[in-house]
Amino acid sequence: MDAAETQKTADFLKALGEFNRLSLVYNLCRCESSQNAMCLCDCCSVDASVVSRHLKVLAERDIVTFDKVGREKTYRLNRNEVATQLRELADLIENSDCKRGNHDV
Amino acid sequence: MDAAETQKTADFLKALGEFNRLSLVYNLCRCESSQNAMCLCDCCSVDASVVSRHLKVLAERDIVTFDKVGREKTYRLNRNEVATQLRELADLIENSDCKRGNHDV
DNA sequence: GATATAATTGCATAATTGTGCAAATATGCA
DNA sequence: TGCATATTTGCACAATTATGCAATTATATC
Repeated sequence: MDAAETQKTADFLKALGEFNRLSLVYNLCRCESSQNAMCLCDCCSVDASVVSRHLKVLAERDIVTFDKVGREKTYRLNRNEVATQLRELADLIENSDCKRGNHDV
Repeated sequence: MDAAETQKTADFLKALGEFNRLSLVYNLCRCESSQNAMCLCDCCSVDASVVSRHLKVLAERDIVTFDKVGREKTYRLNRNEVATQLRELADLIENSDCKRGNHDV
């Protein structure tokens, strides 16, 4: 496992692994259409600037994407990409190379 | 989504989302048999006490389990449980309740 | 242009977290 | 009992991170 890749996966998981950020993700999860940041503020009781920063972190890890519409930014969850990344990790953990080899199980 | 459950999921992801801890997980991933902590030290260039603490965090989140054999603790990855948790999250993100409803996709 | 709203940024700060070292604990073995 | 090894814990410290507030930027509308 390459160190850079390990770091990248760790960063992805860390981005999801914070309460308010995960709340934002769940919130976007429930919405079919894009949501602007101010609307997303309602789901966590923190300052708008905090939400802005959390969304930036999520966007940096490609967990969310946004469109700029006028003065608003509307965010949407990258459902497939996030789900795929999580499943790839699950597969790696469940069926690692060593396990496929014939060891003593 | 319940706040306590959100926190629990965030804690799980946070436990995995740190470079040295994820390295430990990958290391255990490659090994079919249990590994003692000292052996695991080799995979990350940090003090044994640090590895001990990281393994404790992973154990608290049920990511790893250990057996005490003499003065050694041997750790193994909870492959199925971790993979299942990751897949459940992936499913939630990909197919949330709202999406199943008939919105304007 | 003036004003209002959306979002970001700078700054300070509190809280958390990762780390190493030394000491302590636990266990095995001579 | 004495010594060696495995692991944990106390402590201090550095680094990171989350946060709020105030100021700034960007854009829409009057």
